[in-house]
Amino acid sequence: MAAQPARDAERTRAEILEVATREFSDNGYAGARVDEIAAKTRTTKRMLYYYFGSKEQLFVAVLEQAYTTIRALEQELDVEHLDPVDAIRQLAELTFDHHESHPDFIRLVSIENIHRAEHIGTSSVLSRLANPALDVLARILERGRAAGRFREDVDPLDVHMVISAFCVFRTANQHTFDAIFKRDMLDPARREHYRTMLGDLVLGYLTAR
Amino acid sequence: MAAQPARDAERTRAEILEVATREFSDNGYAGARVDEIAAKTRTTKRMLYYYFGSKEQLFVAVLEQAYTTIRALEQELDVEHLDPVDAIRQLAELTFDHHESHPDFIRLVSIENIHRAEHIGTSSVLSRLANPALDVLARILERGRAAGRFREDVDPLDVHMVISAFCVFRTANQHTFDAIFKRDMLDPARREHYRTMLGDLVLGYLTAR
DNA sequence: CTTTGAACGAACCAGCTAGTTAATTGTAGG
DNA sequence: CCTACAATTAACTAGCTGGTTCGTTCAAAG
Repeated sequence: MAAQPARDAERTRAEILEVATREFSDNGYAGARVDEIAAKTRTTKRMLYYYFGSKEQLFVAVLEQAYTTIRALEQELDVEHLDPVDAIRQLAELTFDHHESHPDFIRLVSIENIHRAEHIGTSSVLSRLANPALDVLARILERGRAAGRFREDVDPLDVHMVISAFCVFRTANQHTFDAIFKRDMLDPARREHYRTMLGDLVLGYLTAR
Repeated sequence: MAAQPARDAERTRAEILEVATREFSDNGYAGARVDEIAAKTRTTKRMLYYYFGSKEQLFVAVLEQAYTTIRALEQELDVEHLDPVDAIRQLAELTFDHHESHPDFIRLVSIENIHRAEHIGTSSVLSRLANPALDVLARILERGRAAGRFREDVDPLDVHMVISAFCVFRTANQHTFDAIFKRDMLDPARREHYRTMLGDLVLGYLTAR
């Protein structure tokens, strides 16, 4: 088979982005080293500046890609035909699984929050990615309310927030939680417990008297 | 009154720690600058090394102080005489208020998690600070179970985790959440809503059929 | 007083780090 | 072919950064 072409802009760009994602996620924004990112690539530091302009713009690109990936996956959910209660549980578990399998993303979000979202604040890409899962959620809640199963006064974004809070905390704070309470929230043996617990939690809230 | 003595080891130490807390919290571990910390102090960089030895040890000292402060406050709660349901709500709200008024602490915890808790992992101080609030919580749950008000199978640490997750997420992720969903979770106008919601959430879980 | 050790300050340094310069090579279109 | 331009490379730099050196000053004990 043909060797990969010596020059492939798309591949080079993608590779830089991939390595940068890992480096920023592992070391934080200030802790990540441009030289280190370049070294772990099959290309050079100059290419990084050629394609992305600066360390900061590279970081923005990393964030944009991470969010875009995750939002795309959220779209795949098809819960319209399910019972509202089952739908909520399924949505929660999808988010749960998703967060668990994308620790890099959670770390990037934490890093970006430490920087007060100053990078994505200026990103036009991100602001257009407004959440489709929110619409899905809103429709589920509407059906649940109509069926008299859910409380009347619930805001979809609040429900989304609870699901996120649970999933994000479990991965984002795993290390300090383990250090202090000697409990590894990501131990596979506890995975099902937490997954079920999240559904119980959200549904307990939605169906409370 | 007498001017402050020209030399006061305790005050110097405390001032360095205070400034360092702000700087680490604002910029992350790698982003914080030793020179900047020193400059914002009434002393010099040399003193910082004199008292703390290194940037890393200074960061550990900051974390230890932050955790110690917060744990001490948790101790003050006296809910033994309350109805279990009221006690849970009060505990949740105490945590809520606490997190809200200590954003620095949350940021430091996030930073430390990005570094995989490698700093507090070696701290003997922190491992001894095992959570007294957990005992309080365990006793409340026990009383609630005995009275037939709470489900039987609930682990105190799981309840603590839910409360933390909600409170931590609200402050730690406020910036990205606001950037993406255009909702400021720390808007004072929404404070009561979230405070009540947290109690509803936890009690909904504890009293679910 | 004098001694002693803790507390302090200024200048310094070696290595690092983001970003740049300018020259070189592959490749597609004519 | 060959030309024009995109893609790539290596070497360089100016400024920063954590950490250190070493000399000075204060205050309490004797």
